[in-house]
Order: sequence, then structure tokens, then C-alpha cells
Amino acid sequence: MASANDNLLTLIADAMPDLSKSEKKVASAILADPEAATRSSIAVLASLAQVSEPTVNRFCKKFNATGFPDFKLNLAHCLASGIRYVSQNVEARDSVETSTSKIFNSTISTLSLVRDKLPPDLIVRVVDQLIQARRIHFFGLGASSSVAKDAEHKFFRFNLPVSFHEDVLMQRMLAASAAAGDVFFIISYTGRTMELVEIAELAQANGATVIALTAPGSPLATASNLLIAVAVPEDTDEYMPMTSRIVHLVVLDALATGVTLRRGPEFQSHLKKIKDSLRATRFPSDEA
Amino acid sequence: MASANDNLLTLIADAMPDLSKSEKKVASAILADPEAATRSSIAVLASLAQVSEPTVNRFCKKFNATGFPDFKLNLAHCLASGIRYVSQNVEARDSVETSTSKIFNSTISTLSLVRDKLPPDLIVRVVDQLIQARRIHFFGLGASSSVAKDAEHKFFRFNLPVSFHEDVLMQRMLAASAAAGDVFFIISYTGRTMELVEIAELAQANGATVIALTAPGSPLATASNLLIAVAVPEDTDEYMPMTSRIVHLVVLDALATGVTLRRGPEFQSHLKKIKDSLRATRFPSDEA
DNA sequence: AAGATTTTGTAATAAATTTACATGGCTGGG
DNA sequence: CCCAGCCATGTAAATTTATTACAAAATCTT
Repeated sequence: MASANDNLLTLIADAMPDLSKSEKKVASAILADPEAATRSSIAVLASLAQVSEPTVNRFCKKFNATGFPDFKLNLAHCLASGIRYVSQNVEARDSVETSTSKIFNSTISTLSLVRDKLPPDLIVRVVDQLIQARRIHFFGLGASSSVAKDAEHKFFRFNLPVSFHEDVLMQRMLAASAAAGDVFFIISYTGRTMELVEIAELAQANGATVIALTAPGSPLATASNLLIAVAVPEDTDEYMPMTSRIVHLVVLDALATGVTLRRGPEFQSHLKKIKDSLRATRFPSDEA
Repeated sequence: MASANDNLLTLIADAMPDLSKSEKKVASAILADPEAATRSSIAVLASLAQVSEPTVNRFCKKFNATGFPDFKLNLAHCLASGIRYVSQNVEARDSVETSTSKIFNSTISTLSLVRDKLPPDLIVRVVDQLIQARRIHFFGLGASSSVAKDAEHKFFRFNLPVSFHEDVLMQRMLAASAAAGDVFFIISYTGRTMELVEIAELAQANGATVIALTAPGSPLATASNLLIAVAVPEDTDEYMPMTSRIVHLVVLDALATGVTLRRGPEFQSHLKKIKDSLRATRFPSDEA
């Protein structure tokens, strides 16, 4: 998934030392204002960099583009995939309209970042574990407890033996009586909550599988058998984990869907049954 | 904030009925393969759409572009941010890798759709209600109960008088004893759950304010004083409300942030205190 | 059904990009 | 130290691409 043109800008910045004199000029002209570069013609950019047009063209070809327009396209692509959500942080003087749009934008850009960074086979491996599990426990505390709760609700529909706990004592007791075949799915934004780390270690010591949905490099990540690492650069100082929670939920959606797909079509009818059971509690919808 | 080039593809799709015959041809050629359109020259696209080149050019100008190249850039921008108008529905024969990426993409595109469709002042109006409230109850059932729980958790940090209930009897009792100044924030994907609609009506009859985060045109929407309408085209037949839940959470993030901003800077210190109170339960982070 | 208006296409023009080639500066061997 | 050869860069021409001006066709109005 993460193809070569992953981040053209860093690619250019990294290549700087190896470039010739006028190529450096082109590079810095682009890096100075990449946004503008995507809008300029080759002539404008050339004069901006104080070089000739073919130099710019040759520069583009060096970076895996077929020509200048193609290069601009790649550049636009990499800019849009939101490497620079820097400006998206909510500030105290923002209007509510602005902050709302910033929140949406940063959530979107984080999701697309994670989508590109997530190892494609990781979800598959986790799905394998979940399907085989004798029992699955979803644990989370604080903001992550509602994520864990949501996971339970989702996986319950799949007729998997799931449970959810936000009570540390319950979590600890379950971890203490864990055995091979049990899966402990532990969700934490920071991965630094001591209780959860201890519980993970305890469960693992008893032969259970610990799957962690948390920050890479955190104690919890270390204490897990299988890690879904989500690194969300968040301004947690003033506000709270918001985006990370969303990402966690979407990852769980992906896992749940993966499980359904693996179960095959005969399983679809089971889901239909659950849906139908809810019908009686609802007002009829317009189309039905 | 929702600037013109925000979501070009849906813009085109929406404008379809108003377009002339050959403009429709151009539109469908672009929508059929937007990725390709960004790479083609105007000549290629024109022959693909079976129209003349100036027709394509005029088409571009209709969509707030200065010309064809500018249009391509906008298109690329909107593609890169993962904004696909097409329903990226998961299909039974998809691999887990494919379904995962589809789930991310459809979540992203739904978020950007809602961002553009949400009336800018609506969040402001809801924030006003929340700040003034004597008491705020977050209600949700099923999948929405974890959303409501999350809302409680978030707003609790703001020192607002919040509560969360997923028990229908509790909800009904609270609605029955409601009074002016109480806010009932009811979350439901379908807006057709009878219990919740009755509870909304009951609360409103007692003079409380009912804020609904639900589907437009639903019974619950009708029974509310203030409606945050989220229309998510979802393939609920086979899978469950997933995207809608995410959208609901992001909307609540926006509301929570709106409340903080309104409270002003002296309130920030209160949040800091809560954050600090959690420190003791955590492993120290690397940088701290 | 004739005139007016809008839509679409043709052809000419202008712009932008690429290629081919020439020049200048640098490097290394004599 | 100088000259041959090579690489980097620029110039100018060719080509591709986009835009404009205008005419023809289609549609709508009266």
C-alpha cells in the first residue's frame, strides 16, 4: 500500500545533498511553497528557482515522474494526503465554526494517514486470532472504555464469545484466570496506564493472547503478543484524545468486517436474524 | 469554510441533473474514473466523453476552476484526501485487505460529506443550549449507547452536569421528571427506535430541551427541539451502522470543543487539573 | 414555424511542455 | 598548466496541450 511516492516532499528534502547546483535551486523553490508549485507552470517555477525550464523538467523526471505535469500531480497528491495537519490544531481564539471544521479535517487526515501506514496483513493476522479464540475480552479504561464497549457490541452480533469490562478488578480477575485460547483485546490511547499493562502481562503469563490497540513503543505495546500500533499526533495538552479514539473504532470496524468475511456467506443469515429481531422495536421506515 | 473545491466529486454528482447533454457526458466520463481524468489531457478526456475539447473546458469552468489544468488539480486534491463519492461497499468476495481499505475510505468520505453538509451555525446553537443547561442527559441504545457513554465521559471533564443512560427505564423516569433547563441529548442512528421517540416526546412535554443526533426526517428528528441531522447512506442490510457512529462521535467532539472554546481560557486550567489527576496512574512517557 | 437563445463544435491562437542540440564549466590525464 | 572529454545547464525549435473566437446546430419561445 505504501508506494514509493509516499511522501514526495521528504523524498526531495532527503535527496538534497545529492543534487547538483541548479537542481538544489529547484528543490528549495518547491520546498519553500509546495502548494504554489502545484499551481505554477514550469515557466513560473523555473524563474522562481532562477533556472531554465528544461532543468525543472529534468528535476521532475529524477523523482519518478514522466514530466512536469505528472510531477505536479504527485506533489498535489502528497500534499493533500495531509502530512501537514499542523495548522489543523484548534486554537483558543478559533470560532466554533472554525474549530468544528478543524476537527473534521484532522480526523479525516489522521484516518488517511493510518490507512496508509497500517500493515496490510496485520488486520488479517488479528482476524485469524479472533476467529480461533475460545473467548475474547475487550478491555479499556476512560475514553477507551466506550471504544471497548462498542467493540463488544459489534462482535457480539457475530456470535463470538465476547465480553467487555471497564472495571479494573474484573479485568484483573479475568486475566488471572486466563488460559491458552483466551484473547485479551486491550485498548488504550497512551498505552501507559499501569493497570492495563499489568493485566496484559498477567494474561500473557497465563498463556492467553494479548492483542493491543495502542501507541507504538508504549509499555502496553511491549506487553502484547500482537500489536495494532496507532500513532496519532495529538494535542492532548489542551484537549483530549479524540482522533485516536475514532481511529481505534475504525480499526475495530475493519476487524469486525474481516471476521464476517472470513466466516463466509452462510454466516450472513445469522446477522440478518439479529437485525430482524430489532425490527419490532422500531417505527417502520419509509421505504419498507 | 466549506470552500468551493471542498468535495468536487460529490459536487459534480449532485449537479448532474442540471447539466446539459454533453456536459453530462463529460461528468460521467470523469466520475467513471476520476483517477484517470487527473492524468489525461483535455484531448483524451474529450474523446473519452465523445465531446469536443472546449466542451470539457467549459465544464471545468463551471466548477470553479480557471481552466482544465486547475480543474485536474482540484480533482487530484479531492481524490487524494480519500474522498470517494461512490459507495465503497464491502462485498462478500472482498479480501480482508480490500475491505479494510474500503472501510477507511468510506468513513473518510462520509466525514467529509457531513462536514460540508452540516449547517455552520448549528453546532454553535447546540453549544449554546449545552452551556446553559441545568442538567444534560445523554441517551442512546444499542450501538449508540457507547456513543452516548463517550459523550458523557467527554463532557464530564468539562465540569458540566452530565449523565449517561442506556437503560430504557432510567431514561423514561428521567424524562418523566424533566423540567425546563434540562437537556436530553438523544443519539440514534435510525431515529426509529420507539422507546427513544416516546422518551423524547415525554421530555419535551415537560418543558425540557430535546437535542437529537439522528437521521433527518425520522420520528426522533420530529420529536426534537434541536436536530443535528446526519444522513449516512449505509449498507445496513449486511453490516451494521459503522460510519454513522463515527460521524456521531466526531460531531460530539466538535460540540465538546465548542463548549470549551466558549468557556474561555480560564477554563483551560480546569482541564489541566483533570489531566494531572490521571498522571499517577500512568507510566511516565518518554519525553516527560 | 420563425426568430431568439442556448448549446456544441470547428478552427485558429496562445500557452505550456518537451526534445534536440549547443555551450560553458569542470575534472583528470598528459 | 593545458587540453580532451564529460557533465551540467541553457537556448531555441518542435510538439503537445489548452484557450479563445466564431460559426453551426439544437432547443426553446412566441
